[in-house]
This record gives sequence, C-alpha cells and structure tokens, in this order.
Amino acid sequence: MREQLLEIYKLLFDRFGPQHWWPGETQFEIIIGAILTQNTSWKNVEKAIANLKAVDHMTPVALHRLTLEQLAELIRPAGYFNIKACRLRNFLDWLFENYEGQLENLEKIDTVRLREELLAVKGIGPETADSILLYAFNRPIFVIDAYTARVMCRHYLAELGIDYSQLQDLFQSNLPQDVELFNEYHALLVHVGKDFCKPTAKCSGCPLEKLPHDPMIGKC
DNA sequence: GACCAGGCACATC
DNA sequence: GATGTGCATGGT
Repeated sequence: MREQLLEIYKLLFDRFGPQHWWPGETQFEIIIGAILTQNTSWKNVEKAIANLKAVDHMTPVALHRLTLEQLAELIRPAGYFNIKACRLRNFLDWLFENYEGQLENLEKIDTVRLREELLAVKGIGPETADSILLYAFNRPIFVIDAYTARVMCRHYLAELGIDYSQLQDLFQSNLPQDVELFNEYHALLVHVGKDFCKPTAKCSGCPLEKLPHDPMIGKC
C-alpha cells in the first residue's frame, strides 16, 4: 500500500505540480473557508469570503460581533447560510469562551486534544476539523473527503463504503508524517477528483489512467 | 430542469 | 449501527 500511495502521489505531482493550498491569506480565513466549503463548491465560498472582507470582518473579533442574521446575509453565496452562520458562531463562541478569541492560544495545544475540541464544536465534523488542523495549524493530519474516497475506490485501494477514520488511517499509517506531503497530497486528490474522477466521467487523460481502475465506480 | 459541489447533525428504524 | 433527510446557492 505504501508503494501504491507514493506512486499515485508522484503521478499527480508530476502532472499538476504544487497546489499551494489552502487558498487563504490568513490562518483565520483558512478556518472560515473550511467551514463554509462544507458540501459546497469553492467558487461559492470565495464569494462569501469576499463579502466578509469587503466589510472588513475577516477577524475573530469583528465576526463575533455580528448578529446571526448579519452573518448569514454576508455568507449567503456559500449556500446553507443559516446553518453555516450558526456553525461559524459556534466556533467563535468556543474560541472566545476558552481561548480569549486568540488563535495563537491554540498553537500550544497538542494535536490529539485540539482535534477533540474542534470535533466537540457543533458543526465541525471530521473533515472540517482535519482541514483546520492540517492547513491552518500545520499538524500532520491527512484530510479525507469525497474525492479521496472516490479516487481510492476507483483504483481498488479501498472498499466501497469505507468510513472516514479507516481511510484516514490508511494514509497516515502508510506515509511519513509530513505536513507538506499531506498538504499537497490531499490538494492533488481534490484536483484529480474534480477534473477526471467524477462519478460518470471517463478516465481519459487522467494521470492515474494507467493504474488498474474501474471507471464505473462513482460515489463511495 | 436535473445534477453536482472540498459535510454535518439529527430523526428514525 | 445503518440509513435517510434537511440545509441552499450557483455553475454546468
């Protein structure tokens, strides 16, 4: 498995190069983006982030001062705006009630505990927590998403229906615990997932095309 | 107009 | 524990 995972990484990196993830200017913006992109295309998230920046509210203090209604209106383009406004508020409440609203106070928390605390925030699930850990806090955690499952299942490297923690363990136990590797690998999987590995797409031109695969495997 | 997009919580069985 | 459903905008 280790060799296969490294081969896939090499094929993807050689074709697409570094992805420079996460798209976001600050640690806080990365976190906000991670929550807003839940089941939503990044293009829509960009509009919501642009709205927040346009009114100079891309900071914990400014965002925490908004009413839920104001927050929801600003993030409307990202979809699910009412529920996501609550989720952002939940995160901010946790940050202010426990860490004085300072992200730097989270830096000293060990990875296992920080993950548990993030998961305890209502609206932050495994993928969102892990995206925050890897991309905002540079912790060696491998992010799993729908694209990851799709690519792995299509190439017979995981069973259909494999759950989040099993798939995450597959990567983390077979790869060096390297933040940069985890960063690029996940970003590359998203890239190939978008371009070539849609449920009904053909594999023609995919850098993984030469590997054993079943093009009929779509959603996992 | 149908389908999909970088999930998650909750209800029901 | 597994499965189904609501949440919502915007692009293809």
